[in-house]
Amino acid sequence: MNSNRPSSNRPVYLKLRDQIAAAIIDGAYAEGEMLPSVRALAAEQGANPLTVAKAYQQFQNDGLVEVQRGVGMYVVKGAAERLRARERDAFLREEWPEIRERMARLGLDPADLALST
Amino acid sequence: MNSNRPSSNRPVYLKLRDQIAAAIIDGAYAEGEMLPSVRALAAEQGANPLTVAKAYQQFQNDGLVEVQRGVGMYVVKGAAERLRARERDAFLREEWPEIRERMARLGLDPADLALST
DNA sequence: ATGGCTGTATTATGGCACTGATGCACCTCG
DNA sequence: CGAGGTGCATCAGTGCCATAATACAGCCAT
Repeated sequence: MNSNRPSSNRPVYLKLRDQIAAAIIDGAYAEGEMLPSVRALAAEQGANPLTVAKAYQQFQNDGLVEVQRGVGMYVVKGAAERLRARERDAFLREEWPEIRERMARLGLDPADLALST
Repeated sequence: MNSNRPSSNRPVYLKLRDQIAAAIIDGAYAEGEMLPSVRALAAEQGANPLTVAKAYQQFQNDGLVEVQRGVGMYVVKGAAERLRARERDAFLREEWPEIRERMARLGLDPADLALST
């Protein structure tokens, strides 16, 4: 059983969104650089261009990405740090408490698992 | 943004399932005792009986709960420990790696957060 | 200017998960 | 036996997700 939160059966556009966010934070998509085009990323990921566009959408709304019509989308300066701060805050506020409680119930201690690669 | 994994917009039957599992592990639903009836729990939680039934379903399949038609559902002996072991294993195998990677990316260390209630 | 690349809007469609209303089969107790 | 409690099956409705086929608007190098 356990249909908990496997990243497997999440909507495609959310998986892409996470993946893109990670790339921005890690600098794989560096600031000032152009993001992969909607069509390119779609082809690479075997997804629909519209689905990719939907994933990109949220970054535009947050001003982390700038659109130059007819050219492409660029990572805004300072986007990586802003994104990381934002995600970290959200994680601590919305996800971590539940995870912590869950682990406590299962008899697990985060400190013990911190080292295990 | 951040439509990550807030327990808020999870399907009702999954939230119920988690809640029931927690009750069994914690002993709130003790072994040998009868679970709340589908209708009773539905009324209490403001959900549909069928949704509750769907939540119960998975526990039957796993043999953690025994059904007596026309009577009710009972927690099988040893269910709590079996359930905890099963969930703990699944958590470590499927969820923790992703959580750990995610925290690393956000600059968080599980050990630091272990103490904060 | 033209071809080729960008993002975007439109519309339609299929699939699937979630939720819900109703009724039936079963058991227990008085 | 009848009333009221069980779980469960069937059917239907709804909304989100993903895909598809076009078409359009903008930029740029040749």
